[in-house]
Parts: sequence; C-alpha cells; structure tokens
Amino acid sequence: MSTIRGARERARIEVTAAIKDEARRQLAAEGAAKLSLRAVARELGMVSSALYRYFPSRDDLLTALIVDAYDAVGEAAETAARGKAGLPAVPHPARWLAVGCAVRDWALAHPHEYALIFGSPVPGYTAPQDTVGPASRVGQALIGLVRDAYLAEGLAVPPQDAGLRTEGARMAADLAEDLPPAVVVALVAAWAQLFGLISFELFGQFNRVVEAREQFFRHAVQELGRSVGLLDGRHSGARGAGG
Amino acid sequence: MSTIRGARERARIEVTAAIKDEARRQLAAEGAAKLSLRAVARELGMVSSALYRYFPSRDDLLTALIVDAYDAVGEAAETAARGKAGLPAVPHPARWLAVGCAVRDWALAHPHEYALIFGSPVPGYTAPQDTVGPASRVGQALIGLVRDAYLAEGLAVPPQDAGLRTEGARMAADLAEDLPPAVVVALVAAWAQLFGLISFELFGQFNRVVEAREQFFRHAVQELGRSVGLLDGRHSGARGAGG
DNA sequence: GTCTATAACGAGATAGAC
DNA sequence: GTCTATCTCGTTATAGAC
Repeated sequence: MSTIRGARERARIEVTAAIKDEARRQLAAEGAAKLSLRAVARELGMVSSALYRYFPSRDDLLTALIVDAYDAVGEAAETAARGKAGLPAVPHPARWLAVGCAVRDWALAHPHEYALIFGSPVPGYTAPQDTVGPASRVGQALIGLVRDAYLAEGLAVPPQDAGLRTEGARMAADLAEDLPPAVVVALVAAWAQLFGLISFELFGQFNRVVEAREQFFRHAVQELGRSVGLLDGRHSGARGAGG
Repeated sequence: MSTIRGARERARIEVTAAIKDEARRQLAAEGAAKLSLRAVARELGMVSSALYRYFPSRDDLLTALIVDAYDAVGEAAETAARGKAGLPAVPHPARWLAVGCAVRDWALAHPHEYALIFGSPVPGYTAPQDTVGPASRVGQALIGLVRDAYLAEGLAVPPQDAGLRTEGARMAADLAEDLPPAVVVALVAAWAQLFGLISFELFGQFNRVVEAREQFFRHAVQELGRSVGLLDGRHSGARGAGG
C-alpha cells in the first residue's frame, strides 16, 4: 500500500521515477541496446555510481522499463475489456475490438516501449522471471473476455485440429481449463496475430500498402474475434453451462 | 548477369561478401544498433578506411544486409509458392501452408536477420528506396498464390466490410486489381498475422505458452489460408472467370 | 542506515597526428 | 595505414554527509 512513510521513501520513489523517465527518453533516442547508466546519471546531474542505489545493474534498469511497459499495455487492455461500469453491458465482440484498439492506441502513443517488449530482443539481455507475470496481462485479458462470452452466450467453437489434440489440451490446462481446447488454440493464435498487425503498422511494413490504418485494423481485429468463436449477432453456440 | 569479367571484379565481389558475412556475425552478437564499420574492418584485418571503398557508410552496409535478408525470405517464399515443377499440381491451400513454413524455417535459421527486417527499427536509420522492392517479395508470393487459386478454382470471397470500401478498392488497385477487394484486404491482414506468429515465437512471447511450435504454426497458417478464401475441399467459390 | 561523491579498473570506441 | 591520446562504458571500493 502506498501510505505516507516519510520523506526518505518518498524521495526514493521520486528519484527512481526520474531515472526511469530519463532512461525512457534515451530508449526513444538511441534504442535499448545503447541505454547507458552513465548517460542517464549525467543527464540527471548525478554521478553514475549513485544510480546503483536504485538499480543494481544496467540490466535491472532495463527490466524495470520492460515490466513498466508490459504493465501499461496490460492495464490498457484490462480496462478496455472490463467496459465502462454502470453502462449497459457491452456485447463481447465490441469489447474484443475495444481491447485491440486499446493495445494499438498504447503502441502508437509509446512506440519505443512497444518495440522494447514486442520487437527484437535486446542483445546480451535475457529477461528474468519478473517479466513473465506482467507479460501475460494482455493475453489474460483476452482469455477472460472470451471466457465471459463463453459462459454468457456461448461461442462458435472452431473445429478441432487432430494434430493439435495433445498440445491443445496442454494449453487449455495451462491457460483456461474451462474453455474448449480449440478455443484456447484459436485464442493464442489471435493474440499473436493481433500483435502482428500492430507491429507491421508500427515497424513500417504497412508503408505504401495500408493507408486507412485504423479502419483496416478494426476490421482485422473483428475478424480475429470471429476466429475465436465470438458471436456477433443473435446466433447461438456451444454454451459454457452445457448448451 | 554474372559473367566472368576479370580478377578485379571477382575480388571486389569476394571482399564485399566477406564484409557482409562479418557484419552479419556482428549483427548476431551485438545487434544492428552497434554495427560498426571499424569493428568489421578490424575483424577482417583491414583498416576502416578501406571499407568505404565497398560501402560508403555504415547505413549503406546496413541497407545491403537488409536487402539481402528480404531477398532471402522472399526467395524462400517464392520457391515454396511455386511448388515442385513436374510433380502433380499441389493444391493451393497446401502451397499456402508451404509458403508459411518456408518463411518460418528461414526465420528460425536466421533469427538475427529476421529481427533486422521484421523487428524493431534501427535507431537513426531510415530505409532507402532500395529496400521496398525486396521487402514486397513475400507479399507478392502470397498474392500470386491466391490469384492462381482464384483463377483456377475460385475463392470463398470473404464478406465486404462497409467501412473498408474505399480503402479496399485502393489496396486492390495497388496490389492485385484482378482480385476482389475483400480478398486483398484479408490477404494483407493474413500477411501481417503470419509474421505475428513467427515474431512471437522467435522473440520469446510463446515461452511457457506454446510448446509444439511447429504444429501450432501449421494449424494457424492453414486457418489464415481459409481466412483469405482458399478452398480446402471440393467446395466451389466465386470464380475468377466470372462464376 | 541511506545516500552521494571520488576514484579507479579494464575494456572498448574515436579522432587526429604522423 | 599506423599509433596514440582521449573519450565512453559498466562496475566496484571507499570515504564522507545527512
């Protein structure tokens, strides 16, 4: 909990934030590979050794930036998935679209942080265990959304692929044991494909190819929703509670 | 064409290749951001100024690596799309799958070159015009494949999205005027999504999520083929020659 | 205890004189 | 082409201020 605990801790939090802010600035300018503790310290008017009170190493600073970025997209996705409380329930396909758009909006607003977590691996850096929780938040938001739809109105469960029987069962057991394996498989694929669309737009592959980026994205994301079985109209599908 | 033209040119070609090989090695070790002409020269036992006779700048060397990488994936995709000459005609969905697998195989065999072209942009580098031709080869291979299917046996043309009428028409005019706009839209989306699958696998997002990577990929790529209208069985769809 | 500053190490890049 | 003087970097040891 963030109770007031004295000037000591408050100062520490502020300095930590300032270091990360400056590091993010350098991330944008020079890229993750060239992120340097000395340059961060210089820009903040500190001496480089002082930074080690806050981050035990350069890689730990990078890890903090990565975790922050995952948490930021994750929260954007979760908020969009929840829908506005109090308002009439938003249909699940619309929420799916909202999650996609929220992720894309965050990516467009923070392209370098997006590249940090979804782009090329940083040479010489290997992500520690701390990142796996935050890294799963967008995926978890999608799983929760599809689970809600499954329990509320059912899904058009995609056909099973015989070659994926055991892997599908394993993935379902790991990620969402209450969902049909075929849905989990389609969900993981849609998750990766969603970021494929965003990465292509952000990394320039859509230059001279797609112009109405947002419209194109919305269309493609809706199709992805269909691919996991989300029902757009008044059709009925396999129900969670046996239907 | 590559006729023998004398020792001079042959030597130049060999040195150029050696430079690029060494640069690729550094790409793998340190990343594109830290690619330095000096280090390449040192490793080759040359002096840095000598490199400028082969590549006028670091960015030109980078561009050469990028073009080579695009050409390599592009050729892999084209070869897979063609199918083996002389053999009985491979059905189009199988060729689609073959293209996807060829791209993935190349990516797994050349992860750093894949990251160079499909990963985060290199800070401070902007791709020149020379890269756009090679960059389009995989997409062109997919377009050609779908066009063949359309003309031969028709496609299950996906429904039009009203909001994408004008953009779809524009994309079709640019990329494949003989295909229905809805197919072109689905094709571009599938193209981006295909690389989304590969990037997630290569960049570590599938760690602890997908284990049977190849099976999963093949399944997802086949679904992508369906999403552009490729007919898997003996169904019939809208034919190219009016049907 | 908590922080910052000084100084140093070994490694690598860089610029310029020769 | 070569050599050297001068930068950068991550990191640590140490000493002193609050």
